[in-house]
Amino acid sequence: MATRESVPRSKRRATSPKAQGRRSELLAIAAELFATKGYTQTTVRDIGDAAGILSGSLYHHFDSKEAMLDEILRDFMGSLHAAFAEIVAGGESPRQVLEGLVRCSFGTIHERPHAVALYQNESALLAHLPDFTFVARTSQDITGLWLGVLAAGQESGDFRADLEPGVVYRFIRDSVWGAVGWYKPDGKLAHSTLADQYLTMLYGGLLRA
Amino acid sequence: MATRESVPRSKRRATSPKAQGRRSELLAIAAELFATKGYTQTTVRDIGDAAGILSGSLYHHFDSKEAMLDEILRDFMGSLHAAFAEIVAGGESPRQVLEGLVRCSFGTIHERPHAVALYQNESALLAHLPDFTFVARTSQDITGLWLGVLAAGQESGDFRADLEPGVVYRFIRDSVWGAVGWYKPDGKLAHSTLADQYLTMLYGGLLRA
Amino acid sequence: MATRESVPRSKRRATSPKAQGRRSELLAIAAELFATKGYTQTTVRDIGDAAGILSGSLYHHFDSKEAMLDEILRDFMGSLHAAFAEIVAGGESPRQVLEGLVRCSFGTIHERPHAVALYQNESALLAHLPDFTFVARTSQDITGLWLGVLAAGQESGDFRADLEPGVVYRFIRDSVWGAVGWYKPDGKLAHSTLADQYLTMLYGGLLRA
Amino acid sequence: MATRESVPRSKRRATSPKAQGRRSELLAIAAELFATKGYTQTTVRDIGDAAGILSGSLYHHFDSKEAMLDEILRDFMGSLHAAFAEIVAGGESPRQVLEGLVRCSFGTIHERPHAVALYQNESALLAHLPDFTFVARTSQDITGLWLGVLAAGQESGDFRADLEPGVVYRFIRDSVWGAVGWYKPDGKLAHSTLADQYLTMLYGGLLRA
DNA sequence: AATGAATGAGGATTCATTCAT
DNA sequence: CATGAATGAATCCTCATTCAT
Repeated sequence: MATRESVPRSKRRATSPKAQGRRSELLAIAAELFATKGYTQTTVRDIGDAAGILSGSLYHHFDSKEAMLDEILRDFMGSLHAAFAEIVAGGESPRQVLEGLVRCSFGTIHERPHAVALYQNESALLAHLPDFTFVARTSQDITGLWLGVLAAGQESGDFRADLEPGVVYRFIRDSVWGAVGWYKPDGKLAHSTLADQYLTMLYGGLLRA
Repeated sequence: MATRESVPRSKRRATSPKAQGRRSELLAIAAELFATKGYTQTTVRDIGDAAGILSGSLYHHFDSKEAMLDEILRDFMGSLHAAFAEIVAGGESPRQVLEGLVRCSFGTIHERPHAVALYQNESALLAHLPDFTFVARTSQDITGLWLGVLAAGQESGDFRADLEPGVVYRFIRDSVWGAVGWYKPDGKLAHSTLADQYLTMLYGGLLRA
Repeated sequence: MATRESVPRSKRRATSPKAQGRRSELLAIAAELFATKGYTQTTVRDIGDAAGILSGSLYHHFDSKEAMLDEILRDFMGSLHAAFAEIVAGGESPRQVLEGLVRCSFGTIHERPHAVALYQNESALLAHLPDFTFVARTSQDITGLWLGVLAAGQESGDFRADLEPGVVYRFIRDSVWGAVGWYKPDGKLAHSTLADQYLTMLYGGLLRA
Repeated sequence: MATRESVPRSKRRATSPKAQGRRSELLAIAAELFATKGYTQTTVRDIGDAAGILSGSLYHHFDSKEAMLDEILRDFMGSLHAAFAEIVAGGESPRQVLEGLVRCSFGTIHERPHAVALYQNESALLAHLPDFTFVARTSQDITGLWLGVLAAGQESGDFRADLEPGVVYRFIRDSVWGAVGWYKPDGKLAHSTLADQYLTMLYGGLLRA
């Protein structure tokens, strides 16, 4: 069930002190392009151009274009799962934990919009690439965390019991992550304010009491 | 003397009586592939193979791969907007209209899952293709319809007034359309039942009263 | 040495009374397109469009696109050679015969500009197509006719003797046929007037006497 | 931070020191094939084969097959116009200038036969390609130079006045450039000797004085 | 005589990747 | 570390041609 299987040694390069910095820069550039234009629509030349080097030089840092995507997603899925797990482990009430998860999600959208968009938009691709099953696996782990909270909330009487947790989870997940498609990190609508509004709707519904 | 004026190539597709059937078949095949594998990941050969003809033969029916996507999306966006507009024009209460829009959305997911998925997943691509501005345009028209209903509901007192309609719309839209990613048309969860649950959450919220 | 070898029977269709008219129309259309856009750049669809039928229907009249070119050129080369031969056989003085040949050339440019242009412009193509050696052969026959006249003129003392007939022939041929590239059949410069000017230059030169 | 502005693709071809040599080689190969087989009949694979590389590798040097033609013709038209302009600017008598232009033309046929043939034979194609209007434009500039000399010669009394300069120019141009179709650079007929004969005919005419 | 769907071969172009320098 | 020339496979598309209707 674990998500952190280690990467085959041949795939990860020797991490010289400053080389890591360059790697991160390149991955950030790639992530932005992947998110903006789509992974397939982004050429290694696009990445090279944006980084100021020739496309062939990328292969000094990464084994392949796919390896870049792998690293981006592996890092993202790992931290996301870790962050969620920490919140769940906090031992607060289901209602407070759920609020924490939602706020954490919006925080992630704010801080790492490209990785989120990648995770959201490239599902068709990821499902076809054999090396990316870890994404689905971590996804399921995360789903497990959320379902646990929802079940606990129904048990404790906090959440209404006439809804299927699976449906509720997907409802929340899709609405929250969907915000990555339109949320502007530097707009006037702060991500915490957005979280407030979403939690209000989520908890109280749309109708006037 | 023969008629010599040359017909513009793009207009040549005279809708002959029976040819339409074949076109529709091919478009359905293409839509499924586009939705499943992604537009860029789908080759014209994939489409030809699935249709039992050679890839080159597709060009007897369509000008290009892009033209197929265009036709699929144009048709979809058109009917969707029309269906929504009809519901809005029904003159019912905001609450009833909103319910109608949500149920219509789930019905569309059920009946035309591939087109919905396309519309959902290929946003990065569509934003970069100059010939597909109509998608964004129709999208805005649809947004206008929903915002109108939400505003009317706030005015009438049906909907709570402490939420921004723009945020509410996106919340609903993303949660509802997101279902295309996991809803199984032939599963045990009927789309109308799904709509019920979503409306319950949407209207009443997650917390026990 | 003869030029009129008969066409293989399988290649020429049964000549029903009116079918010939249609054939001629189609060939005229094809010739114009071949001359204007170039043979390779002209698609059978272009021809079909211009004729008001589908490209496939052309194959009811001709075996292939190449067969159309063959028929156009064979007819043209044949009549041209015949016309030149008749002038040469007229028994007039070399100077009069040469004048006749030049006038006949301009008349041909006027009346059959497309075939002339084809003959002029598609030399690179014709040299590579094995079925079109007849063009080069007839061309040589025609060259023979002109060289004969030039030699006779030098012998008779009409033409200056310090020029190689081969060079003179090419000089005349290129300048005269080259006119097909800019002569306008319906312009104010009549082809006979043009012939006058060319003959003046040809015979008297550019310098003031 | 890397430089992120992307360089326009068409401008990427930085003229690196040694890369120019390879480009020129490839262009020379392409020009010969274009001239011999025709532009359309020449495939990029033909060019690649002749150059000893794969066809796809050509795109490392040039944007497209058309770009190769563009570069060949642009360079040719430019030098031709420059050479003619320099002769005209020399300030000699019209008769001497005209002789210079003719000799320069034969020199060009001798040294750059492929480019000349291209310019001569692909008129139908060039007229249809929107990016090649510069050929027609430079052509007109060149025509202007010749017409100026012819007019000056008529004014000075060197050239006979009963001929239209426009017709005279086309007569000379077509006869001279036409030689590219049969002149053999390594044959026994030197290009300067050929120029002699042409000038003799041009100035003195065919008839014995 | 003509249609329209389909073939099959080929053509230009793209692009991830390699490697000698 | 980076360059730049080259690879080789794949992609979209074109087009002459065929044939059942």
